[in-house]
Amino acid sequence: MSVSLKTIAQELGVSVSTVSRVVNGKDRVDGNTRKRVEAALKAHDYQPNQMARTLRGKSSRTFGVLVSDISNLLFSRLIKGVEQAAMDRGYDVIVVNTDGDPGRVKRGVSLLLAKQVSGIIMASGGFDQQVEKKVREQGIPLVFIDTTPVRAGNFSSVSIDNVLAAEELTKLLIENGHSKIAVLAGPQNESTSIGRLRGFQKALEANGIQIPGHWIVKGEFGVEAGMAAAQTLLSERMRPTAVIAVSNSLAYGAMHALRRHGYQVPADISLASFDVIDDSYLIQPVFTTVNQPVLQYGTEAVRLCLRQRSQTAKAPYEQMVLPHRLIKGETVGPVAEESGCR
Amino acid sequence: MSVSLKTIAQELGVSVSTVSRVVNGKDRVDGNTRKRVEAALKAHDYQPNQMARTLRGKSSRTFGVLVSDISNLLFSRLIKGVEQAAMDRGYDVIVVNTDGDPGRVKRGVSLLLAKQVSGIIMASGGFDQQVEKKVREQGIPLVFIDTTPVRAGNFSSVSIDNVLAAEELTKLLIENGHSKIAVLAGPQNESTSIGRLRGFQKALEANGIQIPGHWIVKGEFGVEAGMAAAQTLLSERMRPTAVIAVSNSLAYGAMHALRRHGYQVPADISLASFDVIDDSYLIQPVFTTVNQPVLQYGTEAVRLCLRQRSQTAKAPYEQMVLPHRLIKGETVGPVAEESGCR
DNA sequence: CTGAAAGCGCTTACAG
DNA sequence: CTGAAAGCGCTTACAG
Repeated sequence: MSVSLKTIAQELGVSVSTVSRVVNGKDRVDGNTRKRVEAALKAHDYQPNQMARTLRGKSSRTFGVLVSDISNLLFSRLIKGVEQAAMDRGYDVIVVNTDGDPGRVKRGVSLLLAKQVSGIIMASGGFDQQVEKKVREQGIPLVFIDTTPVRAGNFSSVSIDNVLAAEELTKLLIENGHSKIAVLAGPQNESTSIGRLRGFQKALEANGIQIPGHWIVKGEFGVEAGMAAAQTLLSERMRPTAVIAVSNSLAYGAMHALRRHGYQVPADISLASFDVIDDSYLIQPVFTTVNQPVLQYGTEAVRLCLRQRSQTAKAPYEQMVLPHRLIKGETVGPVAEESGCR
Repeated sequence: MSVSLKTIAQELGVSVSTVSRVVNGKDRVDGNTRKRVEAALKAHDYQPNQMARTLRGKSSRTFGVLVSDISNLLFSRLIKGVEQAAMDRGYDVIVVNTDGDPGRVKRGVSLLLAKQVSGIIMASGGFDQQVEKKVREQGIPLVFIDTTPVRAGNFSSVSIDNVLAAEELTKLLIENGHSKIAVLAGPQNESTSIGRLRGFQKALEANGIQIPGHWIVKGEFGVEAGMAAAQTLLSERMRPTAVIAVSNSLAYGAMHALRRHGYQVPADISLASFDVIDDSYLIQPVFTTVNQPVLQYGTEAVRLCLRQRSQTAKAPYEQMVLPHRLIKGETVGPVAEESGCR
């Protein structure tokens, strides 16, 4: 298919080594020879065979990113952040979508290891012991962004301060007079949802607020779960006046359930959320939400991967915490008089 | 890092060839030997080195997909379709985001060629002569999905019948009494926007409708372009009563401009669109739009790549056309009395 | 400065 | 059925 060093070497009557040397530009080569080789290289549009190179032990200069859901704006933005950071340093990136399924995570990681990536950036659930072992064995840097599975061993990570963010969000509700607050807390095996729930609880405690245990609804992250949870909460005798959803899809689901039951947000009930991003700017009301600095995540994740790689001694795992942003939006308001509606 | 055939061969006192044979399972190996090797393979969790394999000329069993904008739901869904189809056949997929920029397309294609992918699936603009040449030289199958650049030579493609879809959408407007229809036609170097504009024009002709030339607004695909175009149209003395946007972002942009100017959709003006997908189901009103069968695109694209690869003679390029879906939505209504607003 | 040689991990005719 | 050998395309000590 493509021309090899050999072709060019033969054509010029020099050795493969010499051609290789000018390609790599490190070793010294006679000025004149270099000129001739360079010309031939260009004439053939020579591209080194990456397979061969990597086989010889060179870096593939590629990062792999795993995301749980490529069609969730949170993750697609995140990917863009990683891409940009990687590109700035001359690296490529391979994206793998996992649906948060451990089987697909495992397969995705195998793919990336097989492609000998320089680092793995993980923004997906479903990372289990088995996968961890594989990554460790290969000695490939891995950094978690956004969320880290609780059971994972020592790895670098980039995230926001989820506890603090949730505290702020909860305080916002409390300041608006709410004390009957429920939380759609998501799965309790991920740093994000765990931290967010903890922050929620801290804020309640700090304000001496007690809520019924079942107002803390643990479960999945998705839209369905959000709908179901909201539905259940609404069917109780005593209803919350505000709900916090720890993911964007939980928030969407909750919003639907609320609307279907005839509740106005925030007139009848307030809804605070995490990670809602609206590219169309057409969703109304605008969600009150905490946003993560996803573009910056990319930069830091790449940096951490690279550093880990260069370090010879014990891997310098680092938990990097970046500032979040609280978007006030329009879905949080003062407590309704006495929710009269249906 | 990882165990190699050699390690296992030495451990068992057999030759590398034998181990390789049982790994590949094609050649015949003595039953007993096979058992022992298999056990060792499993014990070490042996993974063949893909670099070495591919270097020896085997398929990488990987597809590459290029999309113009990974955070546009149209494309992220499309990626999911490809992933699923690929996985079903035991292939992996590498995703590359291009922003429709020729430089990034070129770089992305180089990456994929370097990784020796089994096929390239292209759902992005920015595919130029130079890139085409490279792909051709490598003899790697490439199929366009969604859109094809007009200047591209002979390649397979998967798409909807854009002309027909646009005709239907336009007819829907005409049936609603509209004859003053403008179109945000997008860039005129892509099969989608070209076909959609043509369909629009055919429908007008068929109904003896004439519109001012500047109501056909050519340009970019993005939100900004949509806003700008709508803005201009609204500032004229004679205003259209309906607008067709040939992309989702053009439609979003147009919707914003309309709202900002105080127009109600569809009460004051109708808006028909392409490729609007709303994951949150929270955008209101629900857009009237034509949708592509993106999941099916994946299946077909993979099939076409594979077929092209297996074919020995002239590449059997194939233009595959799949049925679209017209979603009636709520953004198209009867012509307003005489748009009294502002 | 330059070439011959070894070797990365694998596959696959070629001989036994 | 099995092993020794060649070779995919490259890089890199090792000698000159």
